[in-house]
Amino acid sequence: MQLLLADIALALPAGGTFQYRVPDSLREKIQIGKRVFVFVRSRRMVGYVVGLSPTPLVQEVRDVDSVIDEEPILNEHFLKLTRWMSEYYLCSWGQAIEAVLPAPFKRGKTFMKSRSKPLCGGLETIHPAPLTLTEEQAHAFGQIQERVQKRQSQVFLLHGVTGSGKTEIYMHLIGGLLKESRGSIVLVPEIALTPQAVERFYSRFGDGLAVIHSRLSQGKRVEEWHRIRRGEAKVVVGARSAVFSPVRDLGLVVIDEEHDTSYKQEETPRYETRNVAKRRAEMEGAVLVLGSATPSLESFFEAGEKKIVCLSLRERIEKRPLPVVEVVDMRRERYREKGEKIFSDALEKNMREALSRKEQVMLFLNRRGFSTYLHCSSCGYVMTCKNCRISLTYHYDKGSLFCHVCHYRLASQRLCPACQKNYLHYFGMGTQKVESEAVRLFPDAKVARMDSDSMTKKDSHEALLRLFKKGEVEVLIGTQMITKGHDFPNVSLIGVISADTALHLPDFRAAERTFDLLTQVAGRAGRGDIPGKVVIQTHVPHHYAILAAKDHDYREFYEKEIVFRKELELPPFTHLIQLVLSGKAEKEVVRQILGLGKFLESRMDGRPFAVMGPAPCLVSKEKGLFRWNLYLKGPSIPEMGAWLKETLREFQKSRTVLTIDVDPQ
DNA sequence: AGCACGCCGACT
DNA sequence: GTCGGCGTGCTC
Repeated sequence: MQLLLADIALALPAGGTFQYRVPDSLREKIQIGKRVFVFVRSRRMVGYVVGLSPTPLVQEVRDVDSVIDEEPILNEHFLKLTRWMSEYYLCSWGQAIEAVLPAPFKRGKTFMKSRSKPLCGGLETIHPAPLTLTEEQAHAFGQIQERVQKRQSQVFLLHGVTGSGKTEIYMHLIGGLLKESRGSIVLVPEIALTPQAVERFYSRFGDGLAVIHSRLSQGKRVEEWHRIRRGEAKVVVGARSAVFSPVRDLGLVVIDEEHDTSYKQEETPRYETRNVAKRRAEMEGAVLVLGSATPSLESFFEAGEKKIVCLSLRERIEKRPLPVVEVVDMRRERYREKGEKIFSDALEKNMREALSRKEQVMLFLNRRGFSTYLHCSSCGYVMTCKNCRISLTYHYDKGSLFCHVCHYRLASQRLCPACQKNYLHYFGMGTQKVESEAVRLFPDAKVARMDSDSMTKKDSHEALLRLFKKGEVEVLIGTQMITKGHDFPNVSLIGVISADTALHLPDFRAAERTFDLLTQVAGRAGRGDIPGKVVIQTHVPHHYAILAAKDHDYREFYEKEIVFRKELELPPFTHLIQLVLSGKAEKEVVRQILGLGKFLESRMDGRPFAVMGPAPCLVSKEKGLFRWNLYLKGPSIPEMGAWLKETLREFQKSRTVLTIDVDPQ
């Protein structure tokens, strides 16, 4: 018999595929897309069959140990998608494959004998009649529906303010697909995947729905994977990784809040969901809908270039007016006491008024803890983490100092560790300080705080939101956590304690982040019958990101921001690849990254790429490792990526680790 | 990733 | 003289 070899993708960090001989006993069973066990050196690993051939390309070929699957777990589409991911994001094919499968599959688990899920114990799921679409909604729906029915892949940007009824359009599209027995995937940011948000889909699609959330056990995850693949669940709602759900006859992928940063995976393969979804939709003849009130600059730019179709929803449902936004210049606020002022007179006054009307208030600050740094007024020392180059944050409830990067904990100090004097002072504010100040100013109000520190228990999150909804909490203080996925009709005032926290970061997306955040937060006010008001406190009241948010005007922001991106040749006009070099010895890291920058420049040979930096990373020391980075900039990723991969093979480094992030966030 | 090999400091 | 630390290199 002729020799048969299998090309096996392994989840090793580097290298292409590996060839293994298929013993005669496995000839019948082996098939592209199935998993196998193979020995790599001395250990047995799960491998993925991605090709079969009669020609050995290496001297020593070992035998495939065994074939795991009865049926392939990767079809042609997924093989193609993962290969593309490995090329685009510069990881191995095996790593890309493992990113698209539920975790137990990587360990060779089968679960193939899984049984059908009993259908909800005879209980009929209520399917409320779909709401009638407004003229605007119907128009958008019609445009998308046309492409869906023709199975013509197309990307749509559905640009509409919070409350403009995007979700109802998604539901109509999904409903239409279900009639033809076709499937859909709806992606939402992880923190927006709340029971309330999911409930709306459940009540409409019942057992045909699969929800993929982070708290799902691994067994459940596998079970859902099978349900979806067998076609029992045709509608999938989930966070980032749900883009890889094995939905049959996929007609629609929705990425709601497409600008959200949680759509970028921060581990290898560092993919951007939008990019992956677009590829998948293209391959499967599906439509991709990107929904957002504040689209990413990339998406809105592509819409302008007519690469994607932009559909705008200008009205809010029931014509609810957008909240009035007041920007408070904190530079003009007098410092009544020493230290930073937290509540401006305007915010305090608005809070008193709202509370006296028995309305509720939400206060937002994107920083946990009480004080964000401890400073010695005698010698100037600032308490920093011993593993990371960031200041320690004082947490009032725990009486300790914490590093928000590595979670290092240190007892609160009285004496300065540098000069031993009793001059340590607490500066900077986090949600805990806002809470204590709110309690001091409004002793009769029921105040609660919601951030990852106060929400350690499993359901405390939901419990607190229920209390808030019932009105048993009047002032809710929180981080990003409070900004998504909930409707609180009795909230009439939103206070942004500081709009500046993200604005001054050395990151070219700082303005975009700030605008998104403010718009998001402002969208929480006035969801009921009472008009909403938003108070934004800032030290830069004339910044365009803040003014545009005040006006609820995405275009105003976009027009300003896009000019700046063009001048500096930043995305969406170019594409970036970030290279981070880390190591224990700072000198070595600096020496090598400087060398790397020069090396890359010397190898360009007229290619339209450029090196930006090197510079220390935002957190220049993390978990004991010093970190420096540089950016490669160019007109398109595939060419630049291929060149980089090739060029790096000749770059010598020692005692350092290089990580590559394509299209970094 | 993980596991084996190799080259420099504290031990019987 | 060895034991073992980590740093480097390779896996069909």
